[in-house]
Amino acid sequence: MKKQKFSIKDIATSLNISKTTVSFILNGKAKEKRISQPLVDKVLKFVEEVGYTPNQFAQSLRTGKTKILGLMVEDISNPFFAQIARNIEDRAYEAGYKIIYCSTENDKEKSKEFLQMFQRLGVDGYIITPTPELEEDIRPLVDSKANLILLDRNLNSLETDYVMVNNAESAYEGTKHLIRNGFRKISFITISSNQTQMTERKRGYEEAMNDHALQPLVHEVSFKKNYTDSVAELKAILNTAPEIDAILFGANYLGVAGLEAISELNMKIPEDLGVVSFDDNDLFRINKPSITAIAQPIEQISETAINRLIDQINSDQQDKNKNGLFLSTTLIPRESSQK
Amino acid sequence: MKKQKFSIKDIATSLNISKTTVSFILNGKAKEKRISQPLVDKVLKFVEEVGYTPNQFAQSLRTGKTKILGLMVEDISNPFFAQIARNIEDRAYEAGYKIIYCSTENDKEKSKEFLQMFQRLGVDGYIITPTPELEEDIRPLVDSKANLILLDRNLNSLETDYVMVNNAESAYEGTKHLIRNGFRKISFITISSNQTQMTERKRGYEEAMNDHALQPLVHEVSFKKNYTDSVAELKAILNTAPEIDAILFGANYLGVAGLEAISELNMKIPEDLGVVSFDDNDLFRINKPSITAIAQPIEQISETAINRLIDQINSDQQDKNKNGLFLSTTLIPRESSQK
DNA sequence: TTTAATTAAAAAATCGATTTAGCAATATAA
DNA sequence: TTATATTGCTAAATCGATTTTTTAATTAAA
Repeated sequence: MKKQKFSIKDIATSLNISKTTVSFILNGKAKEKRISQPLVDKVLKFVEEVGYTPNQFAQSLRTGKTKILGLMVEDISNPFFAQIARNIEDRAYEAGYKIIYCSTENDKEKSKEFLQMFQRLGVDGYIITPTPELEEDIRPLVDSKANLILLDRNLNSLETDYVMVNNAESAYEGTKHLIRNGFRKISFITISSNQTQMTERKRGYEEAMNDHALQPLVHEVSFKKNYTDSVAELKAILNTAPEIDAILFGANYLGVAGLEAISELNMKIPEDLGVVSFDDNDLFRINKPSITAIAQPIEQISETAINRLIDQINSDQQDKNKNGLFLSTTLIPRESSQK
Repeated sequence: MKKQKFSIKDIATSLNISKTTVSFILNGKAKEKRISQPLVDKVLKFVEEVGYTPNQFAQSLRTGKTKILGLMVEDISNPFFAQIARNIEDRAYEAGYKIIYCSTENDKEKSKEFLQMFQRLGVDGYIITPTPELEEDIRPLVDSKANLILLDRNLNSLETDYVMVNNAESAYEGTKHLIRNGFRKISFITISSNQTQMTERKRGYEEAMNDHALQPLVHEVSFKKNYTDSVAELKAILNTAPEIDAILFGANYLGVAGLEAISELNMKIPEDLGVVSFDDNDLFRINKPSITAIAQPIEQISETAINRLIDQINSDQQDKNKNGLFLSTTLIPRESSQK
C-alpha cells in the first residue's frame, strides 16, 4: 500500500499551527471554535494544494463510524440480487457509504460467519437477506440497536425493519390469473426451504386454489442442488404428475430451470402447460412463447431498503419503530398463460 | 455501532500483564519473543472465553494492511460481472479478504472517483475493468507498486497484470462458424466505445471476413442508451441494412437486445438471420431457437484474477513481471447458426 | 567473583485522526 | 482599576492495536 503523503500532523507542522486547529477547520468547526477566517482560508488552501485526504482508519478508530455498509444476499450472481446490489450501490455512494457484499447461498453457517465479519469490521449498517433460523444470530444486533434492515424476507420473531413484496397476495393473484384463464390443475413449485417469502407465496397460492374449490398441488425442488439437478428434478415432477395443466413457479431460477425441463420434455406452452413465474427477466420476456411473470419492483425495493437504512443511521434516536415495508408486485400477462 | 467489549488492553489488565505480551501471543510471536508456555496458554484461554476479536481499524491503522480488495466492474447487475463477482468473492473470503465493489457504467469520471475512493480506503488490492482512457489515473497505482489486476480488458500502455479472453481469435472463430454454415452477409454489432475487448473482437471479425473474401459490415450501437433505446437502434440497423443474413453480437446485452429487436421485426432465426453472440446466458440456451454463443470461461477468469492478485499481495517482492493472462472461449453451436 | 548472555515481560512510541480541557491575550463591564 | 468575558488557539488524552526499546531477573562464562 502506498504510504499517505500528508497527515494532519504534517499539515500542522508545515503551517506552524497545531493539528487541533487543522482538524477543527477540516471538520467545519471553525466558526464554532472561533478560528480566524484568515487562518481557515490558509489551511483550506494548503490542504487543497497538497491534496490531503484523511486516513479513514484513523477516523474510524476514533469516531467509531466506518462509512461501510454490509450487504448480505443469497447469491450476488442471481439477477434479482445483482440488480438490487446495483441499485443500492448508487444510493450508498451518493450518501458517502461503501459496500461490502457477501453471498450466503442460503447457508446458515456461512451467514453467521458473515454476520461476525460485518460486526468485527464495525459496519455502520446491515442489509440482510436472512436464511431461515438466523434469528438468534441477528438478535444481538437488534438488541444492540444496530442499524439493520432485512431484505426479501423477514424473521417473524425479530423487531426489525424489513422490505419485501406482498408475497401471499402476489401468489394469489398469479394463481387467480391462471384460474381465470381456464387452468385448473395448477401446481405451485417451490423449494425445500423455510424462507418466509417462499412460505408466503405458497400460502397465497393455496388460498387462491381453496377459494376456487381447487385442490392445491405443491411440489418442492431440493434447494442445494445445482442447476442441472434441478432441471432433472423438475422433469421428474412433470413426469410423475401428468395431470398438471399449469405451473406457478415460486422463483426466478425455478422458472428458468422449469422452462428448460418443459422444453426437454417437448411439452408445449401454453397448450400442454400454462406457466406463470415469480420475478421477471430477459428470458421470460423474449422467450417464444413469452412467460407471464410476477415482477418485483426491484428499484423500489432497493431504494426503500437503502433509504430506510440511511435514515436509521442518521437518526441516532431510539424512537425508530420497526416495521415491515411491503411493496407490490406487478403481474405481467404474457403468452404462457393464455390458453 | 456496538462498542467492542474487550480490547487488548482489557485483556492485559484483567490478567495483570502488559498488552505487549498479549499482542505477541495473539500474533503467534510467543516463541520468538520467548513468552513462557503457561502464560501463552492462560492468555489464549482467556481470549477464547471472552470472545475477543481485534479492532480491525486499529490494526489497519498500525499495519497499513486493510484486508480489503476493491472490485470495480462495469455493472454489477450485468450477469457476466455478477458471476465474476460471485466467484471472486468465494476465493477472497477464503483468503481472508473482504470486497468492496462498485460499478463504473463505463464512465471515466465515475471510475476516477472510485479509484480515489479505493486509494483513500487503502485497499490491499485492485481488480478493475477499466474504461477507455483511464491509463493516466491508474498509472500512479502501477508506479507505486499497488497490487492491481485488470479484468476483461486491458490498457495497452500500462505494465500490469490483466486477465481476458482471446477476443480476436474468438470473434474470428465465431465468424468462421457462420461462414462455414453458409452465411455471407455477416454483420458485427458492437458498441460505440473504445473498450479494448470490443475493438479486439471487431478485429477478429474483420480478419475472418477478409480471409474469406467477404466484406465486413460493422454496426455500432451507442453505449449510454437504455435498453429500450438500444432495441430501437438495433431495429433501425436491421431495417436499413436488409441485406444482412447473419449477425455476430459483440456482447451479452447486445445479443439480448438484438433478439428482442429481431423478434419485434418478426424475423425468423436462423432462416432470415443467423445469430451468434458473445457470452452465454439462460436466454441463449433456452430460447427457441437456441442461440449459438461464444462463452467466456467465467470461473476461470475469476479464479485467475483473484489468485493472481493474492499472489501479488503475498509476494511483496518487486520481481513480479507483469503480463497478460489470456483464456480461451468456447463456441457453443446451437440452432441460431444452422441455416 | 565479576561479567556477559539469556530469558521473560513491560514501558513507551507509533499509526492518524478527534475532542476535551485549558491557556494567553485582548476586550468589556463594574 | 480590577474582575470578567471573549477571542483564538494549543496541549494532551484518546481510540486499539503493533513494535521498538528497556528493564529486571536468571543463568552461563570468564
